[in-house]
Amino acid sequence: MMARLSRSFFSRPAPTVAPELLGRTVVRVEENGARVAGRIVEAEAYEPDDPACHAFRGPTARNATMFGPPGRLYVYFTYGNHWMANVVTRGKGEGSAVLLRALEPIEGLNEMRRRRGREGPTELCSGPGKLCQALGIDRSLDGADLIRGRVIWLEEGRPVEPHAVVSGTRVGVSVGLDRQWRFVVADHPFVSRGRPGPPTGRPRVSTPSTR
DNA sequence: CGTTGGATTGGCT
DNA sequence: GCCAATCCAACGC
Repeated sequence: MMARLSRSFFSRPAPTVAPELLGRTVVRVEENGARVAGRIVEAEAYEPDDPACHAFRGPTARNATMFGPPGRLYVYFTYGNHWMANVVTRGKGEGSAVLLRALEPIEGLNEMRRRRGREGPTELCSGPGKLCQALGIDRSLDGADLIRGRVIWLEEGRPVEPHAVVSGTRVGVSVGLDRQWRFVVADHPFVSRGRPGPPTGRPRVSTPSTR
């Protein structure tokens, strides 16, 4: 089995971790032994000094996991229907995380189809709510240990070269628009439909001179 | 204790 | 492209 990502990998700022998560594998094993997996093709960074971040206003019952140790799964519920899965980054007490926004399904597609009620491979994990449904992620996985746990973890996979990473403004947020912290694999068919942020529009390719 | 709106999705125009 | 669905955390009174 391929090696998992380590604690030290997660113990860095979210905007550093997020692009490096592209190409990595999320593995989910259910109690019945069913195994589903996907390759991360889209992720967004959230930092504690960032008004779009749940941790911005300090710890609450909902975001407690964000303030726990790095390398855990932060799961929350929104819009009355959808679960969102994040990976906690930086250090304990800091409140930094990366939202998983889209996966390319690579294992257990029939299990994903069953839970999603859809057939097309691009309709299974092409959005933060969709991938949680496809992988069976809900509140019970909030706080799951990605380093040692047996229900969900991240493997090294095949990282995406920096030149193939596109960055842009984060989807669905109305603040923090100055931060280009949405990262996607360029020209990848499995990314979310992602509504463009109001003022800025479509993501742009990040060039070395721009950063 | 009531109100507001959200790190979305799917269906309809 | 637009909008309702649907729940609950956060915040104001």
